[in-house]
Amino acid sequence: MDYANVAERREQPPALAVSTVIFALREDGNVGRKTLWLPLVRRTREPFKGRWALPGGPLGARQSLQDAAAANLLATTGLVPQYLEQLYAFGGLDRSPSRRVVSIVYWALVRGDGPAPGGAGPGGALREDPNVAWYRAEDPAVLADLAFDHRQIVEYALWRLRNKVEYGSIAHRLLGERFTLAQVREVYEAVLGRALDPANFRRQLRGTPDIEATDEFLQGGKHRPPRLYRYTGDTTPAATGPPLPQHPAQAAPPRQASHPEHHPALHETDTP
Amino acid sequence: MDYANVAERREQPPALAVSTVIFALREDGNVGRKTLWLPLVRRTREPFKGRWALPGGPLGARQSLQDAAAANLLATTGLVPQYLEQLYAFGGLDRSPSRRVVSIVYWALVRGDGPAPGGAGPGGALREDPNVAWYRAEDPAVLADLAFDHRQIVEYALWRLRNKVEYGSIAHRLLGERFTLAQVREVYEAVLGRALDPANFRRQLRGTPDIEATDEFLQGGKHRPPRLYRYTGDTTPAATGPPLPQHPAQAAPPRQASHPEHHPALHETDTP
DNA sequence: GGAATAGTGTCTCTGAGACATTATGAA
DNA sequence: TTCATAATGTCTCAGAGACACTATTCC
Repeated sequence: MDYANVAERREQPPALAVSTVIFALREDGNVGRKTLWLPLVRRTREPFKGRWALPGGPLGARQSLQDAAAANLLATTGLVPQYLEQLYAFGGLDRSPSRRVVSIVYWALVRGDGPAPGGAGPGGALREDPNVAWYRAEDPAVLADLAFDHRQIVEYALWRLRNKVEYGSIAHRLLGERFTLAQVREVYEAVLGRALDPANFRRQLRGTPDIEATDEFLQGGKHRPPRLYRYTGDTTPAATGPPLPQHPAQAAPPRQASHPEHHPALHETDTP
Repeated sequence: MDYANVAERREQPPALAVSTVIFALREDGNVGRKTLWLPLVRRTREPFKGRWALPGGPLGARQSLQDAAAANLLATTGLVPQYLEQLYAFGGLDRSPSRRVVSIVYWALVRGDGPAPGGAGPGGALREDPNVAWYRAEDPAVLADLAFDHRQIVEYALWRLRNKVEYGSIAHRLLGERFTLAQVREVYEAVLGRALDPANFRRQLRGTPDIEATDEFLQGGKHRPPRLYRYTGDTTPAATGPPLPQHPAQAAPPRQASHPEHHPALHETDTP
């Protein structure tokens, strides 16, 4: 045994936190198309004071993991998630320069094509917190300046979103109650980053039973008014347990494996 | 604010644990085919004393999450994982009747068509722990008797495995260095639970560049000796950490607005 | 009518599954 | 020779993509 580092043996256990990557769809002033945006929170303390970070906080003693994620989503944006799913548990030793923190991260989709270009952002007219701001989720400059390992976290969340939208009915959670097929296609194009054939896309969507045609049409356009559709499937805002539905997406790339050497003391299975 | 429950405010924070669902492939005496097995640990204390549970334990202060998973895998089976991936973080309030525990669960694949029918199991010749035993992973009776919420955890792990094997090259991690195509097919059939057409399966496998034919043949069979193949892809024993994103994406979609309600207390972003 | 988008029809290509056929070694 | 499995070939069908074509509205 190694008793060299006595201080190490006295360390407090890793802290537990819950953070959330929140995506909304929003008109991009520069590009003129819709892009993915996310709210960030400016840190007011060290470490990374002044930098932008994902909203998050400690896990309340009487809070489920998902409740904690929804809670800091509400606190940050004033919004309720249309979709909420656990992303990953990040537990690296050096995530924070101070105390070790294990973060269980969720990702969420919210509606809201809100106002406030430089300010509150989607749905944020009510809020005037200078320490909260919305940014383009795929802006490299934004990602590069994030605190902690939040850049990796956001990039992984984007990857998950893309793989989820590929086969799932996720798009309507970024849209309103009624939508045109072209709007759904725009969501897919925004997330996947490529143009889709309108005719084939329409055929696919009409094949899914959860998208139902209404007898309304979107007026006010310059040309022929498109029919409005609505989503008739499950609209529970959050996915509770582990996600059992649908198909797989992609395999996870490897990173490294560290294997201990001998099997020292026997397993102590005193915890679930 | 509600200061009613003073005891609640004194509660210690949730404990953090890491558990692992370990799968191996093994000949089933009754059925004559290979099936999935997993090692369980008998609890020696309350709660659930005497019941079987997943191997696990607290997270060491100087241990990454995957190290902790690999460590209790080694302690339980004496084996090193051929594959290791984070499964999910379980944090329900009532998982344990005593203190609240948040478990970060990994799932693993190990090789070993080991000995010891009722005993140590795959690769377990070295160990003689009466509190460790291997069981059929899909045996309802086994699942029904597990401690805590481990039944749900194993079922979710099985679901992940099935979805992973569908398109990934996972099978070779349950096999040895060289294998026949029929063996790979057996793995798929065991995991997916259905028979596969040998001809079509062969065609698909030969299409993947990571499976390479050797000039050896498996001798000793009763009939025509099948050719041996080997895996030439990535063999890092563990795939941990989130997958790294690949492509960028763009945005451009619909129009809609939803307005939020109120915004309670402000976020406290003091943790990653 | 012209422009632009909504919406339909049709062709091809590809991959999966069903299944017939040939090859080869052991008993 | 017979048997069982290895290995290959062929047919069909369904879904995805490419793309031509019609429909409807505003200007």
